[in-house]
Amino acid sequence: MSSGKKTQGRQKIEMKKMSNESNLQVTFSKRRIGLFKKASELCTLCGAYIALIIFSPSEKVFSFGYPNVETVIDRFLSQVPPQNDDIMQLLEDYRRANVRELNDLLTRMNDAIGIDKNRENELIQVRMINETQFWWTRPICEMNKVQLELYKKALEDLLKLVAQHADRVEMQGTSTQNIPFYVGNGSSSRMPLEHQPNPQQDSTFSAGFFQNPMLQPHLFGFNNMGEECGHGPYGFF
Amino acid sequence: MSSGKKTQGRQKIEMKKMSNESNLQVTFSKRRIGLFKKASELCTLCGAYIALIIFSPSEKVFSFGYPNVETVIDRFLSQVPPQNDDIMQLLEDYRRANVRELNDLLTRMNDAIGIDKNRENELIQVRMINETQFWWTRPICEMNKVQLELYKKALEDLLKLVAQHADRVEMQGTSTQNIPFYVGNGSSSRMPLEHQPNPQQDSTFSAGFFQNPMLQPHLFGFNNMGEECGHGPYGFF
DNA sequence: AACGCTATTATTAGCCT
DNA sequence: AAGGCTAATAATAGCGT
Repeated sequence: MSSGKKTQGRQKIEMKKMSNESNLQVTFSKRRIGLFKKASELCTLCGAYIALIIFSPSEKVFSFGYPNVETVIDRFLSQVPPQNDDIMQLLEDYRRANVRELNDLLTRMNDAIGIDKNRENELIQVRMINETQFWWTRPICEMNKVQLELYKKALEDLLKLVAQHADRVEMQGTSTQNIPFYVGNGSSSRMPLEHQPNPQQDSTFSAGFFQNPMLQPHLFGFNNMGEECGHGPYGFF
Repeated sequence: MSSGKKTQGRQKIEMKKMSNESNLQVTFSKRRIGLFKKASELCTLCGAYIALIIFSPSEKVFSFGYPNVETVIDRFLSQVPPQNDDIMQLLEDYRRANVRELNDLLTRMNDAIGIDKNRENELIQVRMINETQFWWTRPICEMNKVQLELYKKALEDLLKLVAQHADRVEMQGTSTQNIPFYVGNGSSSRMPLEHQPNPQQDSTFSAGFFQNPMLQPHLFGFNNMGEECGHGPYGFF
């Protein structure tokens, strides 16, 4: 009778990065599932909207969203953002601008244009977006000639809209209405990232905790896409 | 001795939306904190990258990210997305396109353009983005004439890039390489949302569980912005 | 609305298949 | 790597302050 117990049961662990690769993998799996469960429960019990995105150390991605990830992200990014009203800083920052920044800028501009225009069909359009599959988010390198032409045309239209708006504002003179905005902290962290050399197809995450008929998986947006055609190590910038 | 117990302790609860408003609020608070704790532990133990965004039923937003929310979102959105290779569907979808869709499209296009061009300074630029405060995300209606002109110019440059790329692809002929992609489910849910009539400044979320020096809050991106200057009820689309 | 307090339920580390 | 088991640790519902 070397101690009547079958196992030693759960042990307390130190809260630091696990050194044993194999244990780490198992723990990641179990805790990831636990986290998704807790997230979905919070949605169910409280009607909260949640987006949860997890990248495993081996570059796989798992996500959960209610009502869906994109909606929550969109809403999050539409928050009034941080900081920095100084015009000199603004111009300095512009010098640094690159294509990607312009993209996000466009997003904001269009939001503003839409709101500014007060178009009555805006809501209907926005609703349609949500029903649209995000087919168009495939990389440009995947598009054929016809598609590219369509997109180019669309871009031109968009630019026209923005230019119009700029002219309108110019005529109105400088508008400097003050709105409250949140001042976030701008500290950016840098850490070494060991990007796994072998990204591989991921297994599908199947949630086993939707017993409640109100909470069918399709109601939530349970995504789990394999990391593939990845744009190289995307790590830290 | 009506039963020596001080309290009845934790009780099992039904997994459905809580009816008692007051209990719901308390449960939301407690579980939200628990969820953030679990998320941060997963980062610590396994080095996973996580973005977690929660909107309370009363429209407040809470977020957690490692290394920060924006980076994880950006990476998530850069994934190869769902579905729908059918050209007819594509054209049908294009008819539905609106400004906001175009924005997101632009984001993808630029990602692709950047990669395609293989510019050696790309990485440096991207690194700079991350250090940039998101000053430029303020609504367009807040911009003055000078700023708008700058932005307009930037947009024009961007369009030029895209047009160039389109021409290049056109010369190469139609590319129709097949890549694996995740087929998401496209069902969208609609639910009544009772948006609380009184959005109010939120209290700061202070995490009390960063005992590990590796996990200083500044390493994570712990945001909590009050819902303010909201674009009206943002509910479901 | 936030904090303390338990008595419970829920999660999970370590093992084994 | 994916499940099952069990004895532990961890989270939390209900209640008081």
